[in-house]
Amino acid sequence: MSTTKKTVVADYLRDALARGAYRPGERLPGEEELAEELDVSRATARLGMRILQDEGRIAIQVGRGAFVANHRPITHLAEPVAADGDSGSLESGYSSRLRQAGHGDVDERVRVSLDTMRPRVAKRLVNGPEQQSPNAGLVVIRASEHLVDGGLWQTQITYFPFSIANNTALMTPEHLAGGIAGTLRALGFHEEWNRDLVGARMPSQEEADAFGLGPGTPLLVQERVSYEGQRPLRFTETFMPANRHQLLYTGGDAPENLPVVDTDLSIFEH
Amino acid sequence: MSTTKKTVVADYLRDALARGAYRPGERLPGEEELAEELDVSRATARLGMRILQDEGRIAIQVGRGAFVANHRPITHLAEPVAADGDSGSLESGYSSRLRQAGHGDVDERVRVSLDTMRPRVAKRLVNGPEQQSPNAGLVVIRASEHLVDGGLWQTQITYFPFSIANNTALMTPEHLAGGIAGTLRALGFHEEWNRDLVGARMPSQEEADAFGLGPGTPLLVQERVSYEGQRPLRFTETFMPANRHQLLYTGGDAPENLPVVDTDLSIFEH
DNA sequence: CCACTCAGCTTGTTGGTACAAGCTAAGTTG
DNA sequence: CAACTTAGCTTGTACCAACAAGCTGAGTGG
Repeated sequence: MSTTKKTVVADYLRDALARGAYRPGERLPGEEELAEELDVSRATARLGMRILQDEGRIAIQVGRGAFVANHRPITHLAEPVAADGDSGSLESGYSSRLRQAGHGDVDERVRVSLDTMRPRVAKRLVNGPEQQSPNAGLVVIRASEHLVDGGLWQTQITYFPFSIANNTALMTPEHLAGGIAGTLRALGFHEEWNRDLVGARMPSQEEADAFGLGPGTPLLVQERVSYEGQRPLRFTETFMPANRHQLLYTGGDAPENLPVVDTDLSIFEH
Repeated sequence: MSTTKKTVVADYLRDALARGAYRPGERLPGEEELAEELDVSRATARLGMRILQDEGRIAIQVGRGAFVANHRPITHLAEPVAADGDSGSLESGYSSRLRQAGHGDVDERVRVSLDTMRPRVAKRLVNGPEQQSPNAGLVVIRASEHLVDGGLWQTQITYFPFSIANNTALMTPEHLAGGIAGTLRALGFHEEWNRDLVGARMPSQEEADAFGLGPGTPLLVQERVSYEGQRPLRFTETFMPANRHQLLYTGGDAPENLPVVDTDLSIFEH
């Protein structure tokens, strides 16, 4: 049997939330209050609340209390690189959708560095047998952090083979007009196709701190490698808190007069 | 400062893992042992281990101990519905890749039911203004559970408009030869294009129990709606433990002689 | 009236104790 | 030899107590 006291607490809260007893953003009863209400110790009430936190249903803040979690993920259009628009890997209409969702103050911080390929990068950027040029093992690393309302929103790290990015605008630590895709095109490279690997995992302590995440919020990870023919042009990894981001892929031949995407769709609906 | 004792424990373990002091699958020191080693109470050692568990780095089993987590996600080729193959939404080469990864004994359990649309299903299957046929609000629900080595591996729920699935093979609770895609084609429907929504969230208690997940393992969620022109044919939601699944999308015009996908790629590499 | 301090709330951390529950392997019994 | 029991390990639950740390708003002082 698993009807322990902490699960009683958890069920009590889950029920209350399902009934809509508290509105999104509203404060829930505290540990002490809950403990007295259900006749358990504070430690047990705490464990029960932790379950709800792990499920991502509530957000607990030190000194303030527990609040009903409010998941309103922004939907990213994950268009293929070959698309007409000047979209980066996730950029199309990005800030406009953010603003639409009630956010403002979108900022970007870019750092550029040069380093030797780590194995996992080489696995994605090196094509077949090792190329034997002197700089074959070098990559230009372009790390950008997107800040929204002053908080870290998503991070993106793009790796370019040295032979592609050396002495180009890709090495300037500033926002690129037209994005990475547009800059590559201007340099004469054609991103013809791409492969995206999408998964999720829990954030490390560092990542959780950087994004300001409590336990119970996974990280959505998108890896994109774009190619010209067989040649990899770049490898981009994007890290997004899963409670604020979801990806939209379109496959097959969509009709011309495609209805506007209902950005209200969310995997968090019940 | 956040160098609490429990984070000392967590850092100690994280370092040991990063150094490779323990091999994947190997047992770590227990709570008691760790507590004595680092001169903390068992409660504190426990909290420290919990952090590593939340990060998905270790898996703790009652009565046995803590073990180095072994994330070897299966990569699903998320092909568009229009692809030639007889793939379902995630099915192409599925069981062969599973077998390749050292698993066997793949099984499927199907349940079929008929119900009125809940709002979130209607949002995806109803196109524009409400259709006024008597059975407009009905959906055929086809829920399938994939079992691997006796354990629940992924679950899939597909919703068909009643007008499409009524009195067809789609209502039989058996494995469909050719998958859902093939069956729809045989019925004269053409899945021309699709939209996939991909996100992640923490599992509910029920889901965690069903999948056998401890805390620290998110759920990867894929929602796919396929269309013939403007008409939605089906809505499929797939739930996968994120430590065992990742999705691969290909965009743009890939060359003919596409090199075999390196199924070794994983977002969990460091 | 603005800025600051601080009391009093909240959650976080740490220690302790005791017992329950799950697992394994050694030993016992038929 | 096979099946069962059980001792001894592990993690899980539950309680208590005390103090730390973060937040808020009331009150004070300039």
